[in-house]
Amino acid sequence: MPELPEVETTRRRIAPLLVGRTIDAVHTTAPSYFFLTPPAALRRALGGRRVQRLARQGKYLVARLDDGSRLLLHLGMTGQLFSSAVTSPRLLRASARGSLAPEAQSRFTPDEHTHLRLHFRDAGPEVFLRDARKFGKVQWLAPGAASERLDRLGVDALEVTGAALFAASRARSVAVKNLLLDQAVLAGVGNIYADEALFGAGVRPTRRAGRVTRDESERIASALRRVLLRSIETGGSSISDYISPDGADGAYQDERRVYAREGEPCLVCGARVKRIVLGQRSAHYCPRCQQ
DNA sequence: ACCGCACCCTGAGCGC
DNA sequence: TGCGCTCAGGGTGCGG
Repeated sequence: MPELPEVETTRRRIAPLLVGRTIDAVHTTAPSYFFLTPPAALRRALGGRRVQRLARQGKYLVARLDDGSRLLLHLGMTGQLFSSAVTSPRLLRASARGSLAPEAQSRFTPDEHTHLRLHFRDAGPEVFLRDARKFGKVQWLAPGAASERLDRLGVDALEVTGAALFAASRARSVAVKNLLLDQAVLAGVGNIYADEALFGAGVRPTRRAGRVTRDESERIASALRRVLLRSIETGGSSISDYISPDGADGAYQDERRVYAREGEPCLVCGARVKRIVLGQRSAHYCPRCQQ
């Protein structure tokens, strides 16, 4: 579940392996909805191109190529973007973890879930994009081409202000948490950080967005920035399938206050953290701190 | 315009 | 041991 901090961590760590290098061969899996640009076209477009820079917009990574075209990557739920030189037990199935000595967990061998393999002219480490559940996306944008996906994104969550949040929430009847998850409103927030930010702000996730006050909007915006920046500092949350490009685990999962802590005591007041389902997704909150 | 929901997918974890 | 079931959820697109 890579969200903004995990995508940003990925960007920072994979950038040195992409920027300045010239793509040589490109290997892909078979055409599927994972490829918004068909693999054959992707291979043609990327071959021989030099990566100029790697940016992030919301949860998208955007690689700028030397012909002015762009490569969009989205990690979805289980996307993993990493170097072929990395070693991490997270690249193994859970059933295989632990049974191998560390030295045996040497190299990751591309499997059927490794949808994109970038080989470079300098013959250094390759870059792999793996995504078991294929909720991620790959798209190539021709020079000057607009991207509906990027254009749809709201303000990057790191830039959000209370005033903007307040304005966006007026006349909205959805739960405030669902508003935070709406990428057209705020780009980059996912389930973990929405829950954590609402806890930090003391606002219950079920509150109708339109009833959130100006003051609460300020608190949510500042809690969001705090939580996201802190998570980036710690290298993101390493839970589920997330792996950073160099294999190092993040540590933010140890700082969670409510996410995936159902039934455990609130770290502030001791009340049991509640889990409910909101918009098909689980939401966690402290019933006492978030009235 | 807005909202709720189904859907895409596979692996982990559970009960039996 | 293994089977079948449920759950996880980012984003899109549909019907109401």
